[in-house]
Formats: sequence, C-alpha cells, structure tokens
Amino acid sequence: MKPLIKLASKEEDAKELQYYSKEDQVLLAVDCIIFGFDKKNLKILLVKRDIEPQKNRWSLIGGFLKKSENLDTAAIRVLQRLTGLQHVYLEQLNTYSKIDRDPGQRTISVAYFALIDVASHSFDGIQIDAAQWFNLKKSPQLVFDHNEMVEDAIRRLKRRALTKPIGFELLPEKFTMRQLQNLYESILDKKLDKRNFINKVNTLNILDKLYEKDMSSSRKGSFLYQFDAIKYQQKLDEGLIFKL
Amino acid sequence: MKPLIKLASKEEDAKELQYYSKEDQVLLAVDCIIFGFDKKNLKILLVKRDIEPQKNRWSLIGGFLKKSENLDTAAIRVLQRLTGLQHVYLEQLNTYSKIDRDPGQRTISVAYFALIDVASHSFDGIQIDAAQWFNLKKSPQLVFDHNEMVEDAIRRLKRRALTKPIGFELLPEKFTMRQLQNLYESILDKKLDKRNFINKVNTLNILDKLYEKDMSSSRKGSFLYQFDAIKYQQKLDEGLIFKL
DNA sequence: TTTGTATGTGTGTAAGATACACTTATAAAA
DNA sequence: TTTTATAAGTGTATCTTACACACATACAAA
Repeated sequence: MKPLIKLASKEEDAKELQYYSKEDQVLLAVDCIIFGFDKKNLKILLVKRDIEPQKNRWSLIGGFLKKSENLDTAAIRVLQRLTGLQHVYLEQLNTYSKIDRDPGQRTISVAYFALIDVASHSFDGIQIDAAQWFNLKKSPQLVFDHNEMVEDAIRRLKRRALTKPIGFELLPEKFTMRQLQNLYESILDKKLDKRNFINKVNTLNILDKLYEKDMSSSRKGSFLYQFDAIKYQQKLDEGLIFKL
Repeated sequence: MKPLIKLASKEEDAKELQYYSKEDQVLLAVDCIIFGFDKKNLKILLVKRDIEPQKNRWSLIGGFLKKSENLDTAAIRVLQRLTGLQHVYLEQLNTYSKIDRDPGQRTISVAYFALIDVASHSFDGIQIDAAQWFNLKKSPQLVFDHNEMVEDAIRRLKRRALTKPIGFELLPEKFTMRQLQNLYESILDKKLDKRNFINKVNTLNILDKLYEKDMSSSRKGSFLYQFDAIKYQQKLDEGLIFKL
C-alpha cells in the first residue's frame, strides 16, 4: 500500500504565500483570569465592561496584543494596567478561537491565569465601579466565552496545586497552617484532614516555622510560617514532585 | 490604604477601540507536532520547508488560520492536507509569540499535537521528498522555535500518558502487551517491569483480551488485546484517574 | 527430537495514604 | 483571680498502593 501523504501543489503554495502577508490577519486579544485568596475564600477579579458589545456585563480583564510585544508581555501589561501589580505569577492557559466568540469582531483570545495574594497588595476594599473581587463560587455570568476560560483556569489551578507548591503565590509572606489548608481546600474544593495535611506539608520541608504567632484567629494563637524558596529550589533540583 | 486599581481613561479606551479594528492585526499560524509509533519507536513527522525563509530546513507542518475557521479546524485541515488523515487525536498545546520567532514575518503560532498510529494508516514507507518520519531521539534541528514546541509536546505527551490511556491512540486496533509496554517505555523514556506493567494495565480493566495471537514477534506468539472504549468510558464516569 | 526465544505469570516487602480524638495555650468573661 | 470558650497542636495503627524480583511454557525452526 502506498503512503497517503500528499504535498500541496505549487499553486497552493503560491496562494499560501499570498496569505502570508495580509488576507487572514486577525486581532489577538489577551484575557487574564486573576485568582486571589483572602484568608478564607478563593476569589476572582472581574471588571464591568465599559464598551460595546455587551457593555456593562462582567468580564475578565483583557487587551489586545501589540505588534511590539509578545503574549507574556501583553498579559503583564494588561494586568498591571488594572491592578498596578508586577511580579505576579502568570501562566499561559489556552487560546480560544470560536468564530463568533466576540460578536463585534473576529478575535482570537489567549487566556492567561494569574495568582495574587489579595491581602499583601492592599486589595481588601476594592470597590471601584468597574473592578471587583468575586467569591469564585458566587461569580456572575461573564461575556463571550469567558466562563469557559474560567472553568479551564480552575482545572489548571487544581492540577498545579497538586504538583507544585503554587498555593504560596496566593498567600501573604507569613501565613498560618490553617490558612494554607484553607487555601488548598478552596482550590481542591474539598475538606482535608488537619493532621494529615500538616504531616504532608512538613514532609515537603519547604516551610520555615517562625517564632511568631498570629493571634487574630484564636485565643491560643497559631504559629506563622514562611515559604523557603531556597529549600524549595533544592527539592526541585533533586527532582521532587509535590503532591498534596 | 487605598486600592491600587485604576481604570484606563476614556482617552485610552478610545485608542483601544481604534486598535479594535486594524492596527495590531497579526498572522496566526497553526503548527502540528505529529507523533507516531511503529511497534518499537516513537516517531515524529517532519517536512522539508519549501519556501523562504529557511527553505530546505526541517520543520513542523503548519499553515495559517483562515478567517472562516477556528483553530481546531485549521489544525485538522493542515493535518489532513499533509497526511490525508481525519479523526486523529489532536490537542491544542500552547501559543508561541516571540517577536522575531519567524524572521520573515511577525507571526504568532498555535501549536497542536497529534497522535497517529503509523502502522494502521499505511505510513510505513513514507519517502516523499518533503515529508519524513524521524525517530524522536534522532530528529534534526528544526526551523524557528519548532524545537521548543516539540519539547513542550513531549512533556505534554508524558503527562497525558500518565493520566489518560492516551497511548492507545498510537497503536493499531489490535496490539500485544509488549507493544503497549514498548510504547509507554518510549513515551516515558524509561524501562518498565513487565509483570508490574501487565498487572497495572489489567487493574485498569479497559482492555479486552482476544483469543487470537500475533505470531510475528516470537515462536510462542503473544495474545492480542483491544482497547474497550465502553469500559473506559465507565471508568471515566466513575471518576477514575489513570496512572501507569 | 532438540533448541532457542519471547511470552506469561504471583508474591512478599516497603512506602505512602488515610482515618481518627484528646490535650493545650490563651483571651475574654465572670 | 478563676472559669470558660475556642481553635491550635500533636501521633499511631491500619489499609492501600508501588515495587522488586525469577522461572516455566508454548511454539517454530533447525
């Protein structure tokens, strides 16, 4: 039997070269799914859209890729314009291209997801007209295919949480074991056993216990911990995979 | 302390609306990493580029997104044009956007990876000037950032192989345990213990053992197995995760 | 009939995952 | 000063899963 592979003819190549310049150019958008955590709940940052189409509906923050930048840079720019934040955990998620995903315009969108520690960045009381933190479980319907993006991002976040100590991106520099556990319970959306959780985390040996207590949560107070980037890097170098 | 979030001014919005139409349009390419397996080795299908820049160097197969299709459709089209194959496992990988990744033209590329059973599709003797199967370990340097794409694809393939019985996409309908093990050894790039492998696969309970032997590999002959999609679907519904 | 070759098969051991309940430190209230 | 209420902190036994490991068998070819 003969191979099935055929090459495009010379004519087709020529046509393709033509495309190579103008015909099928498209707008590339970047949309950011921004996750935050505020001691108890996993949150997502949304904005009220102030342009048509779908003006005044809730949306992810986004922007268009400029010819002078790559996608990562565009995502950082978009994020900073809205939040003022730099040095945030940011990861490319997926690219969305349904033909009529944006009814106003043929747009392809590359989604990024970001992790932010709400508390240490003075976001507590965000109440600007257009931007607002939503409890992940109580967030509104979004424009276009943004709901799909968020679902995909949650899946990715769960996976990351199980294989990398990514949760630490979402916590303040110093945190209690309970906060860490709350975070993981939010991400994984299930209850964990306190003792087993602590045992596992301690086995990882990537935290420093501080001689300092947080008294806000109980009368006894609870010890604060800090993520130790150096120990973590050593673990990574040893080829360790994290599973919580 | 006050929130840091600021919205773009009306002027900026106006500017953005302007972009919304023309200024920053880009060409979107689709590149496919095509993995194949031929009883013993994991392979990748490459083509010799027949246009400038970098004419005559090895490359992934690719094409440009048309305004009338979404990315998945474009990937399917590109794949079919080269291989004649439809109904192939295809999954979006990542989007590559370095500014000068293609020195000829500002292009952003969405990579897809595909899994093909070489044998059942009569690819054995591919020898057309432009398309060729390479042993994954002995494949040549590629144009642009295609090497990076391939590396990312291999990582993704490893992960998929560990969590989904994806390997079956790469095998003919009927296969021996040894072939399946060879495949997983190729993907994971390590030797596996025969007995443990068989035990694990049997535990999954998603294969049907046929009363039919493949006599080509040994004098004793080895039983053929078949992937049972129904059992597999049941497992999935029960929420099972596969780990080999 | 012999020989060579890849197939096929089970168990003991170590490591890891899970289930589970009481004491303690402290602030606030009495 | 004493009592009380609250979340923090801590260890072990059991089950499950992962891994290491070696020999007999069926058959074709010589």
